[in-house]
Amino acid sequence: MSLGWCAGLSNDRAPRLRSGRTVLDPDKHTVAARRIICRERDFYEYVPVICHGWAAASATLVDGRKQILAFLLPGDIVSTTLLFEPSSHCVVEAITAVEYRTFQREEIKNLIFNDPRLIHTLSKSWIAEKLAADQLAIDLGRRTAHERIARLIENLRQRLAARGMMRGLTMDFPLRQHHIADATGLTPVHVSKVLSEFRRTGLIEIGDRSITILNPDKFSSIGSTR
Amino acid sequence: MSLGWCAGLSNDRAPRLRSGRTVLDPDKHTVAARRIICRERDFYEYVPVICHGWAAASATLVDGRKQILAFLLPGDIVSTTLLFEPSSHCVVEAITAVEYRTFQREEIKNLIFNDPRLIHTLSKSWIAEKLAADQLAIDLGRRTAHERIARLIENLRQRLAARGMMRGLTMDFPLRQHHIADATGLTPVHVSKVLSEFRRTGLIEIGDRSITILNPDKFSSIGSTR
DNA sequence: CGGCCCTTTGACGGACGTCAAATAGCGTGG
DNA sequence: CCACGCTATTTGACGTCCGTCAAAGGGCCG
Repeated sequence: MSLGWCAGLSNDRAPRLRSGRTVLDPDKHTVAARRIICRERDFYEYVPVICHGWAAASATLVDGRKQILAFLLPGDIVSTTLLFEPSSHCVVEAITAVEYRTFQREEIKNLIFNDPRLIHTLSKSWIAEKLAADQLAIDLGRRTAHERIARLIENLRQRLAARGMMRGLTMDFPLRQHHIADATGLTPVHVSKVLSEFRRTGLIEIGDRSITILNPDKFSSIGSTR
Repeated sequence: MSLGWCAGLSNDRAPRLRSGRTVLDPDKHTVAARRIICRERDFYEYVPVICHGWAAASATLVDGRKQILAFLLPGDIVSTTLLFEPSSHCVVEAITAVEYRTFQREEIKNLIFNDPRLIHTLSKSWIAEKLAADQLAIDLGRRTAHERIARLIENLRQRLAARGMMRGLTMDFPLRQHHIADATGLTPVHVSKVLSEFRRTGLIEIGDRSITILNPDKFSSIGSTR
């Protein structure tokens, strides 16, 4: 969930939670790629918000099957359930090196209780998260591998664009193919085959941790059966 | 989403929204099976809550592919986004005849603004809905047809049990196989095959709009890879 | 009786998974 | 500088789960 109600982004996108004149000044943390930012069953008194880097929220079955529920970009709350509960209910793992800040949950709660207008902004983020969850279900339940992968990339493109993080048609893309597989409910092998086809047909170009969308119209039309 | 914060259920489970002494007394409506309760792009000034019967919230792609996002039982809010927005963002359709009551959104808003403790109960329902959405994504992304169908039935069993709507191991089950298919991302034909197998192996018995779970342990173990 | 919807069953096909081998990149340490 | 071990990616052969198509039967209701 994007922290739309965090104005005052600085260079590193460090969020400030604002209500009138009150501003929370959170702690800053840094973790390396592949490190866990929060665990399923641990309890946290704070709410982490990504400032820099990419992360993934996922759930894993006992037999190892894994589903990524969301990719987290700068400005995103690591787990919105942490706003109201000490448990995140899912694992959040850094994909790149990640910088994040932590807000004390009690302070956030007080802010909301004292300024009911914040409920409105909160509900907006909430609705956005619900829509994303519904879209994920539709993708996983009813779309083909080609559609799922194209939509994932297109979706990330839009979110990066909204953050001013596109360079023309090229975007940073730190995801490994196994990340794409875990997000789309596919296997890494099949992801490789589909991406190869996208390249062969001139839709995208894959560079070193980056993707360029060569034919935006054709590419977005793959996933736009809605 | 279940309306945990609606105390005062009467015989027909008609909800009353309570905050201190304030009680909203909503309008009552009835629709026949297969009728639309709310549409994707229409605007509503009220929030419908199911009192009686089953409904389904779904999204449909332009080419007809359909995904059911949730089944709604008595006590459930038809669409929680309607609490804060005039749009439900998905279609809600009656499965059986459905009785529901409507609360004016403005009145609910006032209640919440005037009693910030309601935020807490609201956040609980919100977290429950988020967990359900995550589970759906895991099911659709990473589980087999057998697991998905078994989990769907088991999930409904638990929700009915929480409402005191089980008769021993037997439950009302008004869903058609195409409903199960749309909820699990499968085809009706395949659903039929899996259900036949469940019956052949003595796991369940299917009667006239009802299901009996003959072997609860074995049955729940099918879906309990978590 | 006839039409409609639902379910069942079988044959067949296709999308995606599994397995395996080869290659490349990359950091580490000698 | 090279050897190495690890991870990621690619590609092909093959297998399987689930979809598609089709036909038949049953229940319900006009």
